[in-house]
Amino acid sequence: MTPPPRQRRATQLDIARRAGVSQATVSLVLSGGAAGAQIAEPTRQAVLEAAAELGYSANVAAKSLRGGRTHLLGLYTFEPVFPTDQRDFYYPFLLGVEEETSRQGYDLLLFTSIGSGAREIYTGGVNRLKLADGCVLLGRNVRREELAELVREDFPIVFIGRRELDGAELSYVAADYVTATSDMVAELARLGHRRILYLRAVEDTEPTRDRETGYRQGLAAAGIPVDESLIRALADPADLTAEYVEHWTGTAGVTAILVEPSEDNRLTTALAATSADGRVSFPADCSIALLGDPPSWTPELRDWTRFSLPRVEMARTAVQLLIGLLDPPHGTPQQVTVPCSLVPGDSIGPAPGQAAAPGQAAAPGQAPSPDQAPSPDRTPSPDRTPSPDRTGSR
Amino acid sequence: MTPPPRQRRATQLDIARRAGVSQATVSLVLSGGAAGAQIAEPTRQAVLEAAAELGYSANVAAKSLRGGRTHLLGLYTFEPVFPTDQRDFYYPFLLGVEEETSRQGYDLLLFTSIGSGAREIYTGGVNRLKLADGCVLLGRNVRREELAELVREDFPIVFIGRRELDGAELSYVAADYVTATSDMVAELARLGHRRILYLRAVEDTEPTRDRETGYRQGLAAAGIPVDESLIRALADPADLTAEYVEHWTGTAGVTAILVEPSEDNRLTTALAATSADGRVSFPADCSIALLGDPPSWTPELRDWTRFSLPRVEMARTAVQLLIGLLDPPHGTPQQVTVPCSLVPGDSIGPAPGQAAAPGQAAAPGQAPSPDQAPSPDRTPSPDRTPSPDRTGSR
DNA sequence: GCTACTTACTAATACGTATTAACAGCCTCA
DNA sequence: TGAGGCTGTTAATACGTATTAGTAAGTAGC
Repeated sequence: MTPPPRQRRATQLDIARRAGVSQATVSLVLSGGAAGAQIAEPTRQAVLEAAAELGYSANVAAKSLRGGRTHLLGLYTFEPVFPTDQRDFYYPFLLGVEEETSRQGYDLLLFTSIGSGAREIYTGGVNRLKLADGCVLLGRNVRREELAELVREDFPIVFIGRRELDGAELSYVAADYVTATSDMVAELARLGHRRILYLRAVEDTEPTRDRETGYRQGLAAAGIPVDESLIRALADPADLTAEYVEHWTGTAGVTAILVEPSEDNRLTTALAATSADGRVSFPADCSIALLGDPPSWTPELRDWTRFSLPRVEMARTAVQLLIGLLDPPHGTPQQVTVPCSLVPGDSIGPAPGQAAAPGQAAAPGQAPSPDQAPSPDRTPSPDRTPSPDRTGSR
Repeated sequence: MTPPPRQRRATQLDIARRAGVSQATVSLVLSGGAAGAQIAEPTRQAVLEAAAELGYSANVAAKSLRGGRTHLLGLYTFEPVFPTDQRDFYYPFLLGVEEETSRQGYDLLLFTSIGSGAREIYTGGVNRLKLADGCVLLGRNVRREELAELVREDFPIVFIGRRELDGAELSYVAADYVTATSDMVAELARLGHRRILYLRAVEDTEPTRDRETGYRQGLAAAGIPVDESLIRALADPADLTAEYVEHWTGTAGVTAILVEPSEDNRLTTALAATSADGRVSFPADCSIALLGDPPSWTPELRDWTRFSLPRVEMARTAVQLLIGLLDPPHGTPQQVTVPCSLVPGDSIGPAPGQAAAPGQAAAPGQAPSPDQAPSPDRTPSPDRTPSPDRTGSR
């Protein structure tokens, strides 16, 4: 019944022969936009019919080579996406990208870094990404040279997260770590905290720098001078032991800690352990807030005060940005910043020694000054809904 | 220092001009395997030098076009992959497919079903999947006509899960539900159970049929006649209430239940509720075992006795199978069956009124009959850890 | 009955690569 | 010295598509 199985894929030429027209006509019918309109209806039908019968589907490679659109969007992550201890970190991004990609009528091409640390985008002198019309990039350990090369090559890319490049401008959609951190500091200041320890990541990446900026801004806004000794790099979150906390609360008069979460679950594990052994209690002994989302692939044992990135929405926005970059042949780079949402949690409270014990605490005569409460008009929504009003921007 | 940014990518022709040779020579030097050996050393050096100076990187599209392969593998799921209540169900498959795809030097193309229920692979007479070299398919609510059409078209596909088609042979990698269920029955029989209730899914899919086959085989092996009234379809897992269990243990003398898990978390929720209200206690009042993995995206409240599919490994195997299908132009279909692993858990025990068999009460995991233990040599990792030893290869 | 214009199509080409066949120059051997 | 072989390079071609410049037939205008 069925004809002997074809070995070769049907091409436009095959269709052309069957429909008795030329290959060009087939191309015009199948993918001709404006010019395709001037094809007579019977011809068009004949072509479509032949295409259906042959099970035609366009060859991406040829399309791409010719300069046409492949209708593929890439997603490249600089780290392997799938290690289990980071799955919940990357998953929302994947989700958002996938959703928006499909909504826009594109298919998603998944490039995964092997994590070798070597050049992987340009492997063997080949730009793997090129099959896609454009690409969303993601990840912490960025290889800047490759990134710069992509930009230089004028290949449309959007980064999720703020990444600055020397001499090249990169499109990105980033979370507003500066404001979020600043707001967090303001909140702590409102609660009477004056000595706030900031534990930052060791690597000097943009997100870390932004948080530090926010920290300084927040202090400045609250009229608190910056004590540089309270800005510390924390190599391993596991070091955040009870002894560690006690050292700072005791010797240095620290009453609150801001800590940058790691992408694995080490930080929350360490915090859980620290508060579990009973020596330090949050927020009774010390307030603590996380400057971002813990990975939370393990059920949260408690509701840490923190702020949260609208990851799904960021990913969606990135795709929209990317699409925008495609249309006018390589539009200008765009940078979008989206606000984080503050998750109140239960790990911060008033600074100890507010009313009593004047001798112990560092700042004896501090003024709670509720009139100074910063930005009372834009109190972040209590729940984690990531500013739904900005969804349709574009 | 760096030359003004190029707009166009350097091609082999550019290199050829600069090195004073032909494009063919460049190709031979840069990517010629066997034939590349016959290039004189000075020429080779000149070419390499020119290539380096121009920052050459090959064009994937052109390469693919020439080679006839796109080096893309597709992954299509008949349900939307990303609804959160099924994420943990699909995630391991995605993980395995992605891993193996990348290891094989392919990139992964993600097709997502919108879940419209309509024909989605062949949209507008065009086969979306065809832009990949081959495709791994997945999902419960299969649209058989489309599947059959793919096979008829001779497009290389591999299904994860056993799917039988009328008049067409499909490659798949499936879990051995028959043996796993049979083994579970054997284990219960060993514990003295004689009346085992089997709660199957309503839809008559292959996995369900296989479990039923295993159930019958297990009973037969244990010399227990099949009581057809003990095979029941369970429409909604939420119906598995304490009353329900009591009815069967009371009236029908049932001492153990085998139940097919749903893909959402309804079953485990129902079980948790049933055992929480204290009227029924597993395994004291009744043994119960799950014929597969609960989705477990919510932390497991208890360790149900069950068997578990090696999902990551199945996915990897599927990709390997698919690659095999590509090489000799469309090899013959292959079916692979992989064993499930038994998770002892704590929800089965000796039948009531039974002088507990050799092993004490609830230690079924030790498999007293090691000769019957399924696949003792390749015991899959007990839980979600995806065989960490295989990570670093390549 | 000539041009001018529209309609519906096609020939030709370019995209960047890998490969095959061909070729020129040189050496070897009879 | 001429046939044959080896070496190093290149011309030519194919892969499948999108697009530009045409062309042939028909219609309209005068």
